[in-house]
Amino acid sequence: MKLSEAKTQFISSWGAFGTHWGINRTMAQIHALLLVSPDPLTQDDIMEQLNISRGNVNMNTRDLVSWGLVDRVLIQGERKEFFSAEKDIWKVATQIIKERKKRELDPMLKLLSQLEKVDGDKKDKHVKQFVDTVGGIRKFGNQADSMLDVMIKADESWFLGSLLKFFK
Amino acid sequence: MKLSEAKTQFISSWGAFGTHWGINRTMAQIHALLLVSPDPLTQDDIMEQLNISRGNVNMNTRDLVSWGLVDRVLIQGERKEFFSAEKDIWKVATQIIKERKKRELDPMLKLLSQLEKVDGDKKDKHVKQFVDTVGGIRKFGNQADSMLDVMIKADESWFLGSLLKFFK
DNA sequence: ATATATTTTCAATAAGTTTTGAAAATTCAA
DNA sequence: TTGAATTTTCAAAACTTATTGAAAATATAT
Repeated sequence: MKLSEAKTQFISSWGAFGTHWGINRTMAQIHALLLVSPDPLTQDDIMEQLNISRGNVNMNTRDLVSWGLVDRVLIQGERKEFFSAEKDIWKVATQIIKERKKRELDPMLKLLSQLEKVDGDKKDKHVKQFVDTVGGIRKFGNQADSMLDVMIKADESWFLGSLLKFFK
Repeated sequence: MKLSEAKTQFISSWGAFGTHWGINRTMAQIHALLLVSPDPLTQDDIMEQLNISRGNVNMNTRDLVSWGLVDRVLIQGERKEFFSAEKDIWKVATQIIKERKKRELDPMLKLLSQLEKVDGDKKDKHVKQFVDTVGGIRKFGNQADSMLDVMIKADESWFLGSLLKFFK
């Protein structure tokens, strides 16, 4: 398979993959393009390679920067801005985990602890089922939360090394 | 907070939460409703409690069943079908992991190994960056894959118990 | 200061997804 | 069988989200 073909396939599947993970197709495609580009690219490069409008590139690169996955870089002697993706996949993964934990998991856990305090007689099966379910989800969520914290702080070789030993 | 209010909030936030995870709002809401219902519910119960159409309930319960999160149950003496959700959150989580692994991660890893075999001179920086990136993602993905396999096979108390000890 | 290059914004539009509801199919009791 | 209850299907409508493109804002060189 030729490089250009492989690149196109990678970008398109990464885009489709992203949509299952709450990331929009274009944002994931731009990310994929930058991941396989050895040098930083400009808005125009991205527009051209992915056939999308300037506004679209602008909004999605902005989001990628806010997720901490892409950096704006200045190249000396050039007027235009360039974009470059973090290439270390471990860093990419921990960065995504960190952001999603902050944006989604933490607020959900906070809400669940509120809901657990519902009034009513625990002998009522409706109340009991509600409290049990919400409590169960919260406990599970808290454990996942602690585990993710360790992962975020850890360094790849330590984390995966230990984990693999552990699971052997 | 009254039970009815807490229930409404739980259902609505679980729905919103679901949309970040590639699950549609209504499917997540029906799941939430069934999770906090002590007894199985019919299509009509769900329609009424969530104010949604019969067709919508039908499609989404079908999906929940295909994800292995909800069972159709027959109640003796009743003509209608009833639906009931698995209440053990650990089982819910491993079931979701199992399905998503099968539907998303496994095909992606298969594709990545294909793409790594791209033709061309590794001294070309474009080829090199492509192979390095794709290879890095594949290796990371494979490790995640093994870890998830262990998790799916494990039992909750063993898994979380050992993990907590490990991370202490 | 002025002109030019570049980036950003955002209303309009397009594309994609979910929901409805009524008709068709199925199930089951009598 | 027949017919009432129930479930399923799916085309059309409603809703949601993503994209465009041109105008406005900003930055830079001369």
